[in-house]
Amino acid sequence: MDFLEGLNSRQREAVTHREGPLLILAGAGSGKTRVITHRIAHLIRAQQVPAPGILAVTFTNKAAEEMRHRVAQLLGEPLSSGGPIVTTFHSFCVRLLRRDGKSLSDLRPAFTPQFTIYDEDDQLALVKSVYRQRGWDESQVQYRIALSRISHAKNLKQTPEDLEKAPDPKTKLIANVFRDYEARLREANALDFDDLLLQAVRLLEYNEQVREAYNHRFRFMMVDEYQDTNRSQYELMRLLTGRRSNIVVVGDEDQSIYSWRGADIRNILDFEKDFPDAKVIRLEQNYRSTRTILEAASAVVAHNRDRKGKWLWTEGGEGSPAVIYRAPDAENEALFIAHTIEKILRADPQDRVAVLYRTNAQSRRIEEALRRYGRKYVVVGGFSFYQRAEVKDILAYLKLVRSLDDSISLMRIINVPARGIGKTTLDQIERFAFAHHLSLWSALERLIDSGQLLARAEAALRAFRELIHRLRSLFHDLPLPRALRALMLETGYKAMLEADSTPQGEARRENLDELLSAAAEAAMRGETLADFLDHAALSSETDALDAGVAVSLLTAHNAKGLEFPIVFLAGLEEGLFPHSRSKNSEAMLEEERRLFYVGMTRAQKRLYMTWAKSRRRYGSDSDEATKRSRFLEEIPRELVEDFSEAEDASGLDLSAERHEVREAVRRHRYTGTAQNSLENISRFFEERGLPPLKTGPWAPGRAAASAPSRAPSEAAAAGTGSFGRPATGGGAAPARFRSRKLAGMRPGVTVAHPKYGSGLVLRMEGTGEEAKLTISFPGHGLKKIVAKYAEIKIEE
DNA sequence: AGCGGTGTCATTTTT
DNA sequence: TGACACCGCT
Repeated sequence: MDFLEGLNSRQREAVTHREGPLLILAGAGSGKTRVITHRIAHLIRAQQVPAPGILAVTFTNKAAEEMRHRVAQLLGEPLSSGGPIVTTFHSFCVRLLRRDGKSLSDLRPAFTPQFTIYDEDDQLALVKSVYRQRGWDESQVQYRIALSRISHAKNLKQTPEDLEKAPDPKTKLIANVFRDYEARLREANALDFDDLLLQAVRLLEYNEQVREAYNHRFRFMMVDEYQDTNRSQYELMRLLTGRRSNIVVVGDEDQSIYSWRGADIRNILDFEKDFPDAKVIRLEQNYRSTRTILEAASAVVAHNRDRKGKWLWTEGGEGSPAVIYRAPDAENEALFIAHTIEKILRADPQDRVAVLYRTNAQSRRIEEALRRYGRKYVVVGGFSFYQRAEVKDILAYLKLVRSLDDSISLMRIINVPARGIGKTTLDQIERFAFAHHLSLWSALERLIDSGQLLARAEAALRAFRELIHRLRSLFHDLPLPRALRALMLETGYKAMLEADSTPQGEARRENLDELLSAAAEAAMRGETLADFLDHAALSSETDALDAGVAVSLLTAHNAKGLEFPIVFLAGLEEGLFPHSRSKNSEAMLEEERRLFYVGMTRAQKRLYMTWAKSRRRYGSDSDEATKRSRFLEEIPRELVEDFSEAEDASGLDLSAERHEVREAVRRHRYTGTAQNSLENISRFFEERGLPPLKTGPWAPGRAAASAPSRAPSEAAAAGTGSFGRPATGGGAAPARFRSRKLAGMRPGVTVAHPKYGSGLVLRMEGTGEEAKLTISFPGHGLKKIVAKYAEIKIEE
């Protein structure tokens, strides 16, 4: 296969570039991913570079997965363990630290490669605990402020002592929190997200042997979305490439939108200073948008001063003017969007639409409007599966089982479900732990035998201690999924949820089923408990766009890297977009403008931009007058069609519309779904275990993964087996298995299915032939199957 | 120990 | 609107 075919001359130049540093300034829609993937394939096939010597790093799992998939396609074979490494910064660092991090204990006493990962919830809980320890409350410094300052400091490699030197008193206070926070992380042998990068950097700096080994191995490195790298990522990159500097970075300074998270736009702006012999290639031909959209977006971003400057061009057509719509209020704005989408999709049901907004809170009104029209939509982003309370609770048990000193996890579940260990007792344990610099677990053990506790509290704590010991032996003796199932029973967690008959309770039980399913799949691929927890910590699940649903709702941030034929940008008002928080500095305003630019350039054919003359903020009772976003003024007049409700070009009379809309509500039921995560979980394990390829046994799994995601109960209600496909894969079941009664069928047994292979029974509703089984098949997800119709048999 | 009432405060969030 | 901290009652 010729990997240069179909590429323009600049893309070819980038793909065939061999040694030395290269900066690819890749404008929106200029074929960036194409260049990276073709380059990887070209290095391997045409230049005979050993595949494992190639490292490509991205920011998101989604991007990494996409790249792996495309490289595999180009190579015509799955990426095996001997293939190029395509991964995220954080995953890479976790693997590095787990495999080669032992010597970090020289720098960080008590560190072991079995460290726990603390996510944002855990970090917040830790900061709260530090406040309690100091007897502080939020009145001086808010938790979130402290956390973000700590994170920022870590990204800049600053220590608490560095912050201490700052002149302002607030920073001094934060320095104290920072110091305690760090001490407590060490005590728990835990690393937060920033640490994953930072400690990897420190290890590579400190341990020459490890560094040399990695330098030796990775001869070619590529970094995607370079404009969003932070200091640690930059240093990591330099340490990994070593003197060789065979580094290719790809980015677009105009799409740098994560400075508030530590991304340093200087990294890309100064690349040529960092690497004086760097070659620069600009990809300015856009293959995505119409000329109108491109010119409008370019005109806006040209208002930024802090940029390298480029001008995108296209050979594509002029396209329609962008539409600006002024709504009287936010409700009307939402109805306009829904109505227009309806017209578009009626004309062409194959079209795809995205509605982008600045803040998540804006989605609610738009969702309501879409629901009124009975239009299916997907909200991308928001809560991930692994962030749900019930899932996090169970994971906290798991983390505690692995590491008793993980005090944050212990705190989370010690009284969930309620087992008589209340605030007073907890305070007592915590104070004891603070006083003696112990983890909560050690404090608890000592207190139990000290006789200082009330009899009732002591008994409760003893029972808890026993419980955790029992769980530990469970995980020692049983395979992961069984141990997990037993954990849910033993802890009483399952019983607690079963007592909850609300729809939420039902949903939570289903989430735990999904968790079991994920564990079953992990186990069948030989993953350990540690792998399972790493994945849970590192995945955000804003991934996988649902190809089956025509309308996606997402923040402008989440839209980066995506494209849609039709894009709506909503809420374009001063204070909202640009956001009021950004008004203080020019730099922040420029970032808002880049975000706006990112939004505009997502559109392929049509771009609609809407704003409301008045909008109610939060729950206040009255609408406030708004001002139209300055960004709209920055678009050349001749490229837009600007109208308001009064002169509505679409002929939309929204007051009359309301009647029709109410009718529609009656006809349609709720069709929206939040981004569900089961398929993402499957994908993850798929990608780690067997390769996602268009042929082979995984094809059905892929197909299922891209089908509309739906909650299992909903899928069942809709009459299909699960996730949009008939579960039994072919109607009437032969009688072959019918006689062999399903004796012994119960949750926990493994069954064989002719199509899906072996799977684990998670749930059984009803008895005998009529029983409905929820079975997890690795690679195929959860299936709901009626026992008598399916050709399943129990495996030994 | 655990519930419910009241007051306060609101970005974005790849991992 | 809704997430939360805090407080007082049982």
